[in-house]
Amino acid sequence: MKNIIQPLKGTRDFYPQQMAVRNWLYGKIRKISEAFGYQEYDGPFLESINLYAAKSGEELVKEQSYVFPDHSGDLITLRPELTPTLARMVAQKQAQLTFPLRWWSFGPFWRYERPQKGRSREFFQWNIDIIGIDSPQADAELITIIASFFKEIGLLSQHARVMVNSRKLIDAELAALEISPEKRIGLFKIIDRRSKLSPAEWEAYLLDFGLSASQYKSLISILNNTSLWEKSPELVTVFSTLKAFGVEDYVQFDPNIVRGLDYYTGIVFEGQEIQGEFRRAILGGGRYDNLLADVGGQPLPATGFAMGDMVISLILEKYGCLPVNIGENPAPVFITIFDENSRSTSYSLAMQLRQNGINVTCNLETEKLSKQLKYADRLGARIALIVGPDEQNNHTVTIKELKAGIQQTINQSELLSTIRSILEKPLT
RNA sequence: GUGGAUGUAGCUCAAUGGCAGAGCACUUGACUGUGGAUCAAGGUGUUGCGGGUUCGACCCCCGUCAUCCACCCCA
Repeated sequence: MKNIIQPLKGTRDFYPQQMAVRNWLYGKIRKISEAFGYQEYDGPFLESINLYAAKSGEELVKEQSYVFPDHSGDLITLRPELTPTLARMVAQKQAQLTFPLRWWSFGPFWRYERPQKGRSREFFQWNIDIIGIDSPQADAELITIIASFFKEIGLLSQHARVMVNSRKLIDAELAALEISPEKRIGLFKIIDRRSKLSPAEWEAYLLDFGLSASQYKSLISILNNTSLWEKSPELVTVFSTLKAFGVEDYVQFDPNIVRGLDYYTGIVFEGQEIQGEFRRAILGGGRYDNLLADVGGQPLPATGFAMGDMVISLILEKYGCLPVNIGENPAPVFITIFDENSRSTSYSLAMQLRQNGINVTCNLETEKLSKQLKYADRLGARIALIVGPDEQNNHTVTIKELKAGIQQTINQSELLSTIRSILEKPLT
């Protein structure tokens, strides 16, 4: 045991049970994405470091990306996020694509940071974007997707919601307080941290940052004004669209949401657990209208969001939304090997069933029957088949229903139909 | 990068300076053609690693590694 090489910090082993959860989540993501007409895509996991330079958050690239030289000395980056890749892919084929385009993806990402609850160094992320349309209805569509996703996986609006804001709106409000443009960028980050600090700490932070007492007071009233959105025509459109889609229960205006990444330009939003100990955002996104031009394409408006697999899994676990009985043996039928005489009969029965679409686990050794049945039971098989000397002589097979605790012996020619009818019965 | 907690059997944990234990799990048998239940018998171990203090260390001290939690940042 002590000689086993440790897995890398911040990575996860997906044992069958965890793999099943991951695939379940992937399936839900696919279902919702496709329900809104989005196409799946993916990019390389390795990218040139240049792709990320100055486009994402400074720290995300400089401190938190895995960067290493390849054999030619080029600096390679394990992708820390997908949006720059998406921007490049779109820019490369801009003339051939049909806009607005709706694309989604689910895959692995890497960020070098200290692992903690809901955060690891290797994680999976759902990315979904709509590119080539600047109307707020596009942002509203994405928020509707989030609400639909929450509903689909069993989260109610009292569990999780989407907080929505507009960077443009807040920027204009800050400008009205005569705060300089450079300072406003710094202020976004401080606003983003408000919920993590006590009011007194936060006030000290802001005064230290250089706000006057009156500017601080005005800022507080801006950030506490729950009807501030009425001043933003975009937000007005977003909320009326969300109402039309019937998902307004899941959405809330929150002027404190500004998001950390530098490329967001307008509407921003964040999925949050409502009653909770999870202060971490479930997902985050917003409009990034300049990114396409920044990577060398024609200017194209875009909006989208990303959701990591870890926080959502924690929340699903908390609310008991994770499916039960997944990750079990995919084969409902287990066939025992009684002795050497009947071995080939057992094998050929197994193959017959498989060729007819029934999954079968085959015992490979002639162990004691009790041992084989115990093994079948542990694998979670529903049916065990026995071909002993009696069955061998009479061309029959014994079908034991493990969960029901009953068994019958039938002619081998009736095996397929009998198994099928047993599997059709619901488990009690 | 900063701060805090933890590390004992396969798992969950006890043992506060005096012979390392319990439950679960596991193996075998009761049951030579029948799993789950019950009963009986059985291995569970470099107490993360290295050093120190002590007659004696799982326990105290120093170092180190790992894990978890929080901060930073963010999905």
